[in-house]
Amino acid sequence: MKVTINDVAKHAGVSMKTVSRVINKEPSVRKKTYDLVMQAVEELNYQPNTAARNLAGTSSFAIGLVYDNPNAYYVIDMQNGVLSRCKEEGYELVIHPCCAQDPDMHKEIATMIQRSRLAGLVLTPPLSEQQDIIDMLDNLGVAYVRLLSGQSNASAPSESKNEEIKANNCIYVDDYAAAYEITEHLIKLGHKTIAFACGDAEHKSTTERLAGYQQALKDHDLTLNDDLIYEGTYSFESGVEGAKALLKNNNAHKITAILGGNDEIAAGALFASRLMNIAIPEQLSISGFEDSPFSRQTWPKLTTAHQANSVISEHAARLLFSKTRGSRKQDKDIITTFTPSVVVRESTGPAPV
Amino acid sequence: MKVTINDVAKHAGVSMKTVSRVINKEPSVRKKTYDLVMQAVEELNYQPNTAARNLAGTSSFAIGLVYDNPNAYYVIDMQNGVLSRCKEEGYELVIHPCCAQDPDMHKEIATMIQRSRLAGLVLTPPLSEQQDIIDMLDNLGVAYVRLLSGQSNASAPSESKNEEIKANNCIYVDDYAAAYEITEHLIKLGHKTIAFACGDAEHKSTTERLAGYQQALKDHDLTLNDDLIYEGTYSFESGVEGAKALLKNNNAHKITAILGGNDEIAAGALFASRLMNIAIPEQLSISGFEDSPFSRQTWPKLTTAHQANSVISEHAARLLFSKTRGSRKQDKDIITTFTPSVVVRESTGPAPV
DNA sequence: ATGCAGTTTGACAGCGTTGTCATTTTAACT
DNA sequence: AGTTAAAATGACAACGCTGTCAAACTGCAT
Repeated sequence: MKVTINDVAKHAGVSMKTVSRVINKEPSVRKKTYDLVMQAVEELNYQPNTAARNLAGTSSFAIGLVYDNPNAYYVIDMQNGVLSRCKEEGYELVIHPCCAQDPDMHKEIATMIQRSRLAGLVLTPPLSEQQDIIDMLDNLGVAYVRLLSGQSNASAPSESKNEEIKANNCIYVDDYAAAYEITEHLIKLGHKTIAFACGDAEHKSTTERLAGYQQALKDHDLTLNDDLIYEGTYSFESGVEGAKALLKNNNAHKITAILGGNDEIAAGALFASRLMNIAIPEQLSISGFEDSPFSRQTWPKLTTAHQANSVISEHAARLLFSKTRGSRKQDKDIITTFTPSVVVRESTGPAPV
Repeated sequence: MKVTINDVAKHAGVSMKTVSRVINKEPSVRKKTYDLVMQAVEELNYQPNTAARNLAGTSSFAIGLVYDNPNAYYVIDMQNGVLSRCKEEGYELVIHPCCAQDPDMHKEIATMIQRSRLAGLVLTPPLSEQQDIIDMLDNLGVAYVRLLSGQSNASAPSESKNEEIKANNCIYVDDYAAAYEITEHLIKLGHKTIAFACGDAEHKSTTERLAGYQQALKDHDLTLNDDLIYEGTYSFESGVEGAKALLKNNNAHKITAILGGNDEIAAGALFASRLMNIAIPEQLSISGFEDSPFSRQTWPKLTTAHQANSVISEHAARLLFSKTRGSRKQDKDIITTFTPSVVVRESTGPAPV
């Protein structure tokens, strides 16, 4: 029932160490020996014991995914992307949802890392932006990859000493460019008064998206107006509130389009519009951000910026693996900057005359 | 930097084994010794090494969660429920999304179990209903808990020999009762022609919900009509198609309410109604099932049956832990049957006259 | 053949815990 | 105090693998 590396070794007539070499794809094993061992592995249906490998080896065969995000779609996509890479590499994934607010956060993460001897960590926003966590990870000497809002050529966001390492452990999502693009889409539809319903102020993505929106307006000679900006959170409820606030006494501004910080906000705005008897997109255009499945399940379907979260997280995992253990093969196909692209659906249309 | 059990032992002036006893909360350790050790643990900030514990111990400190479900909200809730229990028990969670269709499914799961020496498994529908997987787990002798649609007093669904064990490793969600209740809600609103948009036919929940719906109609002397049943899948798209199919040439039936197999289906039906210019709930009532966040983000908000997935999965984990390792304390608070309760929102109203 | 560098293999000692079983201490009785 | 069973503790060998380093091969130039 239980097959050990020793059994395989005997069966193949080699030493345990050689079997170990084969299953770890280490170099300097003769092809003939390799095949011999593999055959024995097959015949005995040998499964390497993860615990033993973790214990004996330098680092473990598990990585962690840390997140603090209420958005189920986002989290699932992140998990699946990382998971698919883990499967490929024969690693396990330890998921760790947590609360960014918690002051003991970095302790909790440290504990997890030490207990499980994690080989590395993938950090998603907003935790990837927290300096205390980054510092802690550097101190521990654990490999990690951060998912960040911005562009890779921007200055490395960490203040730490070993900068050359720092710059290479980030995956960027260019929210700025995407927001610019989606704002431009609205402008081209003739909209002149475009509101923006922000997500959480602490998130870098919020400032990036806002900046992209503002730059687009500027570039098209439209006036910026703080009254058109609603500061909320990345939630449906916030979208409802935001739209209500923005559209109340709309005579003054004549807002004809609302750009939601994400799909949930946009859906909330859609909901609020319904309550106020505003026709979408005839009277008001609304666009989301992220292209979660959610954006296809509203009525009308949301125009949004497609962000391939599972692909992004898969690349984050690739990048992480390229830094850990043997990092045998150099993975040169890693994309480090992603720019969401506009997906036009039914929630945006020409500005009303 | 790295603190072992040996360090703690020396620091506390006891043997390694005693420290081991303390951190495992084993009985027969004097209070005084316990405190002494705990203090040393605190002072040195000792973190037990999971890999070593897994290797040395009988079973590992990790359980698995296996699912094949496209619904992000559902999965996240399941994860969080199980995770919260794991945290409490000091276990790790290995998540394993998979494809129920895959014929090698049970092999894949077996591999995972052997590699990670999992202490147990939580199975969600539809995998919890697959006999080949159950058999495999029985053969392996791994503890597992199944999440099932039905009632606990129903006959144990497995055909295996050791029945006494079998009956005790299931958590039931009484979809039948919930569907009955929600149908009755519609009937009381005066609806006489109520359609049902089913989820995947293979899922037990589908047949259970359908049966509850039918029984409610029967008990209220309404005629059953197969034309009022749309067989689809648990997806938004299916809801759209279902509503379209049901409402096409509705003169014949005069459907005034649609019961969706889950919230996504209901949201799809809502979407389709929009397209057909049908006012909800004035002309048509629609209800969902599950009470995912989704049901609060449609317009109008969905009447649905609240199913506390994270609570359910937490109890599943409890039940699993009561079967594994020391199962020190008997957890008598485990609920094994959950009945979703109706939540009335805005998508249902009095039948039109 | 012979030597030499490079490649491939193997012996063996841990990795940090827990299980087993022996030993000591305690408490509860005569 | 003396006996005995029960409770608390400890010594030590696994657990299944990998890192280290030494040994044995290989091919190639002499």
